[in-house]
Amino acid sequence: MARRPTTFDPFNAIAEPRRRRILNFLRRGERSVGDVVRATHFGQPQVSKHLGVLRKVGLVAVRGSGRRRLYRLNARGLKPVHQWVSAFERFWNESFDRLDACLKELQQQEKKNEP
Amino acid sequence: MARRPTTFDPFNAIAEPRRRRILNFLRRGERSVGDVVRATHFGQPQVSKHLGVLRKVGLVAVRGSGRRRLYRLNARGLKPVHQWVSAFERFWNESFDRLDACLKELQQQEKKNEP
DNA sequence: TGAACATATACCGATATGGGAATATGTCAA
DNA sequence: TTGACATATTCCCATATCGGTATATGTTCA
Repeated sequence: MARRPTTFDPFNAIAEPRRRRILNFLRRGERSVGDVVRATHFGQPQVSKHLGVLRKVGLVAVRGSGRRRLYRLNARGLKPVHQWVSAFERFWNESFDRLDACLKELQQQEKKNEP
Repeated sequence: MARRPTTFDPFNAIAEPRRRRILNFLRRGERSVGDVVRATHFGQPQVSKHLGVLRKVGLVAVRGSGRRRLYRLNARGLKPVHQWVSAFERFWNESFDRLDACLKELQQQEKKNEP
């Protein structure tokens, strides 16, 4: 097996920076492909393809409106990512605390060595 | 440019399911490569390689201890991911609310149509 | 119907991946 | 020093990606 396809799950889909930018933009509401193109300055085919990936993993939904297609965010698809990452929140807080403690100790030592 | 290397940033690094499992396991504390191999049943070279990726993006740190190498979680590296995803939290809550509202309305309508 | 517009798809090339097996490096212990 | 152990690295292959360009599909309007 090679690297998993980008459509394998939300984790793979959001690994691409441009797709994250598109998702960010779609927080403003339903937008057409052209809107995304103008906002991001990415090529139109690229935008279509990225939106296709996002749709396949359920991070956006589409709706036809005349000759345009309106994409909207489906943020719930990010829930698994949020859940997984959140399980680590307390760890980086902890390590921050530990680092902080270490730094303070070092400062104490330096004070002792100075005078 | 092709797909970004897995070592490009934490987003790419955690796209691989096995790497997420390894990170999960490392929440228990500092562990040797062999520990990870036994816990995950992944091949030893694979574990070494995955740990290498995680180290390059700063999600784990290593320390030599005799003939073993002890890896420990550096959860702070996940902060960017958490921050980015958290910006969408209110959206999935919102859409959930909206969905909820719709469902309730439907139920109301059904009640009206029944009697 | 035909032209203009909006979007999707096909094709190409360079690149990196991840698993597996074999092997190299490094370290301890007798 | 030699052998056993722990880990890292190399090589191979099948696979998918992403950007770019060109083109196809689909829709509206005159």
